[in-house]
Amino acid sequence: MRLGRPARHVSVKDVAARSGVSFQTTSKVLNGKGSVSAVTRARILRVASDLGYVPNLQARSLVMRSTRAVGLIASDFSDHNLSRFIVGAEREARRQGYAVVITSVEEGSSGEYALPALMERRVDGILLAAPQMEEDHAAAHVLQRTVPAVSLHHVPGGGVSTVGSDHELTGLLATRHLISKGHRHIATVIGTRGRRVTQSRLRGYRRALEESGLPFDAGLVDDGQWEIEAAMAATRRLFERRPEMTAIFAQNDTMAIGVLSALRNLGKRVPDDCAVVGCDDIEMAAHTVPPLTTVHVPFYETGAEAMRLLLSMIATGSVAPHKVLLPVHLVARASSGGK
Amino acid sequence: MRLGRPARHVSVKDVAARSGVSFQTTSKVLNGKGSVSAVTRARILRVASDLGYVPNLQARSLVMRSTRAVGLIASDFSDHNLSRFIVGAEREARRQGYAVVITSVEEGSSGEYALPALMERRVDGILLAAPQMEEDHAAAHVLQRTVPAVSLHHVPGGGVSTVGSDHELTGLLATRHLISKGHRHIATVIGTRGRRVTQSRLRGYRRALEESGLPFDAGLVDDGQWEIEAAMAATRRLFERRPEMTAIFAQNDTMAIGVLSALRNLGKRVPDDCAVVGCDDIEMAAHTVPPLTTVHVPFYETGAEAMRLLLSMIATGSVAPHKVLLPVHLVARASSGGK
DNA sequence: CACAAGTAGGCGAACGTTCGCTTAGCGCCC
DNA sequence: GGGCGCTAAGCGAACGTTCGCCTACTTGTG
Repeated sequence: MRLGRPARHVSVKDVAARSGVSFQTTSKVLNGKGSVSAVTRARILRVASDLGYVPNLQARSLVMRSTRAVGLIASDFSDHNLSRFIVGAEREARRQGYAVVITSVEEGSSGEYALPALMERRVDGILLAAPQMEEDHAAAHVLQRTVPAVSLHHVPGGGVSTVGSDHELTGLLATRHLISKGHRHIATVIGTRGRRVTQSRLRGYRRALEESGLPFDAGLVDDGQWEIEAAMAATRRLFERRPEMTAIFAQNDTMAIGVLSALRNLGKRVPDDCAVVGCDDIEMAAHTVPPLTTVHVPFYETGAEAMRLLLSMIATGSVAPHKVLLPVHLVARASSGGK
Repeated sequence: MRLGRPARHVSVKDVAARSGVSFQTTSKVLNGKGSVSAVTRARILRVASDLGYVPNLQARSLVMRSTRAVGLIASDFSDHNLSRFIVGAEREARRQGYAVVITSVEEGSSGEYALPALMERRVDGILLAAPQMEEDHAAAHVLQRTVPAVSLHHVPGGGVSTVGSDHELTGLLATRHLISKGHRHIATVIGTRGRRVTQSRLRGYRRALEESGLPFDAGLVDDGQWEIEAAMAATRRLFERRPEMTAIFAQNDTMAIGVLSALRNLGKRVPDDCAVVGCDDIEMAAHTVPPLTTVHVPFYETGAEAMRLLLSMIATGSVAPHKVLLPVHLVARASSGGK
């Protein structure tokens, strides 16, 4: 049981005192800079390890003006896709010797607290993965003029680099696949209306229809809110409205699972009575009944790439905004009749 | 396009210069300490906001000897359970004004790099959520004598507080439930053998059998390695070995999904031919076919509670190790014949 | 009117680093 | 043998804070 102020750590001065040199010389040795004779160097290193010296990055970054830490603002770490993104990003940061400070922004709030909290800590850059901030002009404004930033989602006013995948292509590939299977009445269960991803994937869906001369029918579009339950309800409504429908493209796999569930309840066989295609390719997709055809979205790689871009911006001091799109591809499984 | 050293931020000195006072006075105002006249106070605050002053926590923590940051070592952020834990922990930390620095320790490696990296940043405490470090004596040794730490898993040598749920009870509840449904030949698909969770849940399973005077049969135990595919294989082996089996308890929901999948392939009906019970209560559990009976494990609350404990240890400077167990409960669904 | 008691603000030091300049000592060469 | 150049090490300053102590001015009081 220990009380009061935290114990002092061993500092360069402690090491220096024990080695009989000035603390600056110790610093030189520890950083491999300057010229120090082999014997004192050895002695200092010896003492440092004996004393269990651990450098204080706080102090170092104070003079260096760089913390070698980046901030990560995410909406929900337990979201499957986002968490893959985070794993990729963290790993890349660690590889390059950067620490990652996380903050989540709750669903309702606009993340006003998140940014200042990271700025106080003087992170060298910020990674954004909170789609609900898509329209957050205040945050965008701050970002544009303070630290390098890379975002997974759109940032109003531009000026911030973006790494993601081609959502329109995603919708296009999914819908094309269904058309190639002979379907003519293809419905789509979409995510939250306000989101850009939703609109992009919907655009891809429409483009695929156009390509094949199929008409767009608003009655074949329904809201799934990215959630299982809502997607189930959407499926039921779609069937009431358009009984002739033979395929459904869900804008993500979670909703696709809801669609499968609803179809089962309605007594429809998949893919014979109604084919289903999802989006994202979560791990579970290979193990639904039947296994889900989906479009693979490389979240892990996106995270890694975003972090790579961010760190390179930090390193070069460049602020010229990039826009990187990673490739997506269809993974055909049984829910659409396979390959 | 900006090159070279990062731009200097506004400091108290800048604010002071513009307000015509010493920087120490500025500091007093900004912290609400000392006595400063109302008019100068107002002036200083005005200037601070005009200049967009953001305090530098690095410098502050240097003198305060506390970073108000905690480290989080996790094995895999994309693991569903772990990510719930993290969400709970991060939220609680944020509520109390602490930042969270994450590091993941890769499957193979022993996390030797993770600890020093956090120590260099002088985190005030460490949260551990990397079950693969259960037997990491080196790390444990370091932890015991440096910073306050709370762990989700066992730490060799004790001395580190632990927050988790009662895994033995989990196994007990699941198995009891199946017994109460009249099952007599109950198999179990277990996680990685070396892990304590695995052994605890297995112990619960055995205790439930004992309670009811049922024999323990090693042939009814098989390895699922926490994974879908492996659990599928385990299920097939179990049926070859013990065709009389009528129920399976999987040590987590992911494996339970594999079990369901395998049963379907074998042409078995659930729960009529074989009942299934899982563990953890992931979101998907309510939407499998049929919906999965499982034991709810409160990962979110565990994370929040662990962080709460850690922060209180930091605040009081206490280091006396606690051991907190959070309650679990059965959630009966169709895969075991419901309530 | 002198003196105690407050109030407003200044000042030096410290936290643990890095960086650049200075200095002492030494061998070498012309 | 005096100047050159090199190596080893020291020293002061700075980074942006907080903290405790000191000082000068303003009041109030007997």
